[in-house]
Amino acid sequence: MFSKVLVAEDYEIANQGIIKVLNDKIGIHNIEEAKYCDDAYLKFRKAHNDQEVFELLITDLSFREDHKPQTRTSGIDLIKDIRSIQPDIKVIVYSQEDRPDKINMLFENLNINGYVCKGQHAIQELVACVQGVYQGDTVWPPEITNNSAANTMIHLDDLDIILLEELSQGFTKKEIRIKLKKQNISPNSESAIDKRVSKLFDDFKAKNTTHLVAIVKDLGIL
Amino acid sequence: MFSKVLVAEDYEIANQGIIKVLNDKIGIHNIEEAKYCDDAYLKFRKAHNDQEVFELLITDLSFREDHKPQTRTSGIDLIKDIRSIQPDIKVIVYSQEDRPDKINMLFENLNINGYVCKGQHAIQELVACVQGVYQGDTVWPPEITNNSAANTMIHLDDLDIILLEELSQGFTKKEIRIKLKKQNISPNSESAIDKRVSKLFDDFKAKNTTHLVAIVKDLGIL
DNA sequence: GATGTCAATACAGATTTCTGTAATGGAGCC
DNA sequence: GGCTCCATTACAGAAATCTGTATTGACATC
Repeated sequence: MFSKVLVAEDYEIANQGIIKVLNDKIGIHNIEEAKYCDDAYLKFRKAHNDQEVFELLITDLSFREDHKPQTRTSGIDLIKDIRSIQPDIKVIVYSQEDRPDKINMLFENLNINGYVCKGQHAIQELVACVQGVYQGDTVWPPEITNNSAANTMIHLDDLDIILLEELSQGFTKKEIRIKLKKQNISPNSESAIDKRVSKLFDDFKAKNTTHLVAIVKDLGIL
Repeated sequence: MFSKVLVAEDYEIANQGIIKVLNDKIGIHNIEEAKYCDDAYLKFRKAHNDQEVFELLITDLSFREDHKPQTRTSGIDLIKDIRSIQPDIKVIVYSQEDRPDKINMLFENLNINGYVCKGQHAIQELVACVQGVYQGDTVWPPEITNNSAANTMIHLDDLDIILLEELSQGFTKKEIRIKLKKQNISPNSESAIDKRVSKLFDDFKAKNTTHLVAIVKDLGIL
């Protein structure tokens, strides 16, 4: 089993809970905790320099801002920075996030080894995840593998995101057209924008622009 | 100090963390935990019937739905039901929620005794909160008392919320007017609705309906 | 009773949205 | 070349939005 683990989680109580589980259920005792991404990174660097490397990083994604200004503000930054120094470190993300597209992204772009969703069965899932990752597996959360939503996802390209962003900021199609022209983004006629947005209406089953923006906000796409 | 405490929190790991803190930092050992509101209520009823009442309830607000159907779906329901039987039980809410208006509501409408925001300093805050509540104080989270946002808040009445909700679901003003008439909600002319929404535009500095919905979604009002 | 205030309502016009149809032009294939 | 397919663009009309002004009635104050 892993002998040295780093836990990055800003919620103190969740932090304590993770440590308790690793202790009681898996028998890992050499655990360091960090409440800030930068702290986690420093502890990692120190261990790396001392040739006593961490074998596993368990990290949250979102870290609240407070008085201490941080260079890294999210677990994603932390993972990238740590992996750039020690590419073979195992990484488990432990987060509230339950949107399939976001979790997919973590596995595909960051090559994380496991994901545990903060929830009612987090203890069992965390234990299974740590054990699976130790054996070399990639451990997806049950919410995702059971859920067909990941497969039937709607593909949005850059323009779609731009349009959604502009619409949510209250710009009219005419204003958006002018903006796109200025930025030399290719489809920039009002009717082309209309067409795109109409397609988004179909995709998300929205009745109008307002409804569309509400839906994508709820889905967390914006 | 409190001798018997009930903890209702669906996130197992947070649950463990709370227990650990109450144990280590305050010396409370008689703690029962529940992952569902209904479970918490049953444990409370049993203790009440056995004349071994809980003196303190620490509860989350939101409980995720899963396969087990629940009659109570939020900590608010739980608090109401428990208080209706044992009005003098002390209640501390421990939640992610950090919006001043929501937290205000808990103190004003539910008369909770303390609030702790899940966060970086939750351990210290929880300890201080439990001790303060034990002494008979009402313990507000530092985020609120320090924050002037609570005072400069925009007041939204029921109609405003209904309108925002309907608009976000893509209904036109005409449809909303008809709905309001059906439900016998008083201001239901299209122009009255227009006026209300225009006021919301001013309040939230929104350019149009789409923008407005995006803003209130971001603020978490919807 | 007279006055002022405020919300609800009615109405109007300019602008924007939404939904069609049709024309254009490039990319790929036979 | 000739062809289809597809995205972009143009245009047009019905519907909805947004912004004003004006009227009414309820309510409180003097």
